[in-house]
Amino acid sequence: MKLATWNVNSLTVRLPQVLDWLQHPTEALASAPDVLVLQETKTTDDKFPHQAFTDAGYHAQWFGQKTYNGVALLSRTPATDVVRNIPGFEDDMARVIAATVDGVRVIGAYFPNGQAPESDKFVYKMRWLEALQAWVHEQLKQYPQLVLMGDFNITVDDRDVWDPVALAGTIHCTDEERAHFQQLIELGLHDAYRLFEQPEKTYSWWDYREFAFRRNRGLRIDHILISDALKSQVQSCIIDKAPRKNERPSDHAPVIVTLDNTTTHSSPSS
DNA sequence: ATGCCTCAGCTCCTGAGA
Repeated sequence: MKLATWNVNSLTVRLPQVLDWLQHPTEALASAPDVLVLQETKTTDDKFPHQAFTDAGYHAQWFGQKTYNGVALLSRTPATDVVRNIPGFEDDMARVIAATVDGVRVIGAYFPNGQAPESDKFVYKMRWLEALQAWVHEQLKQYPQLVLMGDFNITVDDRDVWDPVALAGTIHCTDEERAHFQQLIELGLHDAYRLFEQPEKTYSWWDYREFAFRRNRGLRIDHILISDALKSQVQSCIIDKAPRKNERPSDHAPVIVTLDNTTTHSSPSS
């Protein structure tokens, strides 16, 4: 089972690239994912291009809004028990979509940016992170096989930052944000990317400005966390930089995890 | 240099992203 996350920065603009990626997998992707969660669709639900995904062989669940935010979950097989946003947490932004696919609980999330430490948006980010953690804690009890993935807007450590000295303490790199990330890990989750040896200076986001991609000045802020119950099944986790080289690319690259759980539902019971 | 790109929207500027 292959799962992926991609912040597309407007699905209206990026739909052709997403469809192309699904239907003509890049070398890194190798084969089409079974699940893809999208962030920053920036489109209202009435305008979500569900037919295009149906035609591409995917079931779609979506939760959007005008101008900002917006998330979606695409799956080869039908998604069940769909949840939009964090239950019990009042939020006027569309940031979370969760569903069960082939026995795996998938949570796709667009974490708040936070703008700057001590800003109102940072306070909101911290509140949101606390609510997420409490909810994921409950979800894990109900669904031990769980994947939490999306645009976290948090670097895990200095390896995820192109210039950790210059960017120390700035948004995405603060101790508070990283402490929240570690609290998620302590629920029984693993940063799938770091379960494997990875090349140095690998990022998932590069600023559009100053030729940041060409100079590899980026951050790793898009993550896939997998639960204890899935850890032994993780085969690989990679970032696919190829779509970032497209014309009019998203500023984020997709992240992909492959699980060897294909026998979960088909193994004989002997 | 509170900017550099990119996107959306009450669109020819502004706010937000990260």
